[in-house]
Amino acid sequence: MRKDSRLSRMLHILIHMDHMEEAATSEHIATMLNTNPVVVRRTMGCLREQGYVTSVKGHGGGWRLNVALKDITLLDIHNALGESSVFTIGLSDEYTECPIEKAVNREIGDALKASEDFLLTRFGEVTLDKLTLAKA
Amino acid sequence: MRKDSRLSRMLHILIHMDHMEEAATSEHIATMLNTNPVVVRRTMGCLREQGYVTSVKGHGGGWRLNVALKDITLLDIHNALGESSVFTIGLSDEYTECPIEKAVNREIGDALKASEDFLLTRFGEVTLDKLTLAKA
DNA sequence: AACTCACGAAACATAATAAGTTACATGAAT
DNA sequence: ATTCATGTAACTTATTATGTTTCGTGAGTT
Ligand code: FES
Ligand code: FES
Repeated sequence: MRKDSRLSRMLHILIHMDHMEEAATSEHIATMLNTNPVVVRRTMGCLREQGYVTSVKGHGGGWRLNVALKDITLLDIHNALGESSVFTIGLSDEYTECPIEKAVNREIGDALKASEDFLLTRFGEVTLDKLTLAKA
Repeated sequence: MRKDSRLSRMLHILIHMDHMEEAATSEHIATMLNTNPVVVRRTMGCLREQGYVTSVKGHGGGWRLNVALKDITLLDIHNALGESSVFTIGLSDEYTECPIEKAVNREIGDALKASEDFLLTRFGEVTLDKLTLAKA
């Protein structure tokens, strides 16, 4: 399946924007990400809804970071991007009456839930400013 | 994205087969899973390659469990099904030269790796016979 | 030997979703 | 008025598990 690279892309852009004075246009951002301005607006729109960025139309317009990097975590951005599941693994018929199938699905479901909690907890522990200090 | 329910399906079938005397035909299994015999052959074929099941052609043929449930873990089956990534989350351009993008991708990649290890470790701790005892 | 059953495998169709693209409307600065 | 840049809708593409059709092959049955 195609991977969802929105989190990676948005983090990259947000940190980049922190270094900038002027607003970044969707066109500019799209070039950095090797993609299309519309894709940028669509994805950045999710972040705007949570107040992490603001957008301005017209001359000199574009996108601006609206919060300090130290005040946002990877989890914040992940959540802003929506509800989609983190796993490619799913369960078979959730409305089955078969007790074996139920037991299997419960075991897998519990494991996925625990693993997702683990991941999101970690995401929640990392603020974006930490990434600017990371060694290459 | 569509979820990969092969693990869930195969566990269900393997446990079911453990209760059976005769071989289970792909047709029979397909009915249980609300799917197609060809899908069953395709997926069960992965398990046969690892020796977990055997298949026999012709009259009275079909699939048989080849190991004890207590000797297989969820991880064994997961691994038998192939290499595909467990996450819907991916990274942006992995060959980027931008240090910020690298740092972002390293952070996300490390977190995904840790979460996957967590999940697979758990999968490895559960043998299939434990699922037959589970309470509904 | 002929028949039937069931797997093996190739080829093609479908569904779902992130991403990509095109087109047009709207608002802001010059 | 013109240009710039976002907002949005609609459509296309890419990808991958799943679904489907078809034919081949081997193993019992009669
Ligand atoms: S931070 Fe601007 S291109 Fe990576
Ligand atoms: S239908 Fe046979 S075990 Fe669920």
